[in-house]
Amino acid sequence: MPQRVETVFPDPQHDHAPCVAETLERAEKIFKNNGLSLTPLRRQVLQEVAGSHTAVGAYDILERLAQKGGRRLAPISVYRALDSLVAAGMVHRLESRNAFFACHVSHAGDRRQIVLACETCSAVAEVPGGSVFDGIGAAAAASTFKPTRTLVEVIGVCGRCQAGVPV
Amino acid sequence: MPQRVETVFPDPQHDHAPCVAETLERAEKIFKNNGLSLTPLRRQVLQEVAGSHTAVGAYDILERLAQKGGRRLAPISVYRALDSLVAAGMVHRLESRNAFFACHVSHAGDRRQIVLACETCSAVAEVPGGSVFDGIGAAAAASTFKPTRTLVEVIGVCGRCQAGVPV
DNA sequence: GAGGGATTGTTATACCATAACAGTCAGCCA
DNA sequence: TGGCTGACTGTTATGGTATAACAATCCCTC
Repeated sequence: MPQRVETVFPDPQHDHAPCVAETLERAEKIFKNNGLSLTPLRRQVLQEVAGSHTAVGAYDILERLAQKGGRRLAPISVYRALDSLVAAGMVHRLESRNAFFACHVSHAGDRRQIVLACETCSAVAEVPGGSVFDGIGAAAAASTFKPTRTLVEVIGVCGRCQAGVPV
Repeated sequence: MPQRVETVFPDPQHDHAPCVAETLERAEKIFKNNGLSLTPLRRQVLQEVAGSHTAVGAYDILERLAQKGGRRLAPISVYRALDSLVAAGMVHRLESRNAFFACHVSHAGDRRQIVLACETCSAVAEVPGGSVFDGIGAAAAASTFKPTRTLVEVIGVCGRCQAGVPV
């Protein structure tokens, strides 16, 4: 059964607060389970990243936090927070754009997700890619190559933007 | 029939000169066919990129050309040359590393290649990924997503490095 | 109460990429 | 032939992304 399209690229008008709240909660647990903690800094960074369904640059986050918090962080502080969030699986990196996006779906550590990035509205979504990753694994194995990380990113236009919905 | 492993990740000891020569020849033709020309600058940049089976950064190329040629180019000159080479399909970009590698196999414009990048010896190889890309296309279509560019990069360890061959 | 790991701060630097404008050259063709 | 056009490179300046190195703090534990 295919996932509903609405859940893959959510309506820009939807109430996003619950998404963020749920994500923060999930993060809290994951950090705790790993013997780490979702510190105020990490929480703030995650809030900024999770604040939209788009990928944001590290310096964007820096800027937004400066707007809100008054104090201006050093870039490396943001990067360190991002590192921890990426390690926790709460944030992924969109390699083709040097940007970060929040993982809103709990795929329970399964990193075999296809990333879809809309070049019109900048929204990012993930869809399960088990069989695709199997195929990639087989191709790698045929070349005696042992994968440690596999990256599948699709740049294109989401359904909403194809339909001409104003951004 | 699987491609021979030797052609995917060539022996570091192999005679690389013919690889480069062949690549330059191919570039010459492609540029000509497109009404463009493989200028001295582009040729030099391509030589540097094709000089190994690894991915190199734009500023590495800059540095190497400065060592050889005496004169130091502006970064943008290198990027412009790279842009033209990427457009011609002679060079690909390794997004996960912000680096460039030469395309040593003539896959005749078929961009559906899986990129394998060894994190130990830095070698990069491409293997055909038709069915994998089909799967990705299907997954995208199921989410009403229209791809314009699809990226499959696998970071890992090549057979030679697994076997403990000294780099 | 000493040691160690996690966390953040501070400062400096390295690395990656492009904007904007000028100038040269070759080919085309009115 | 003279002017137009497109391809190509130069020059200068700037913007964007990421990390090294070292110090300080806090908390937990043994």
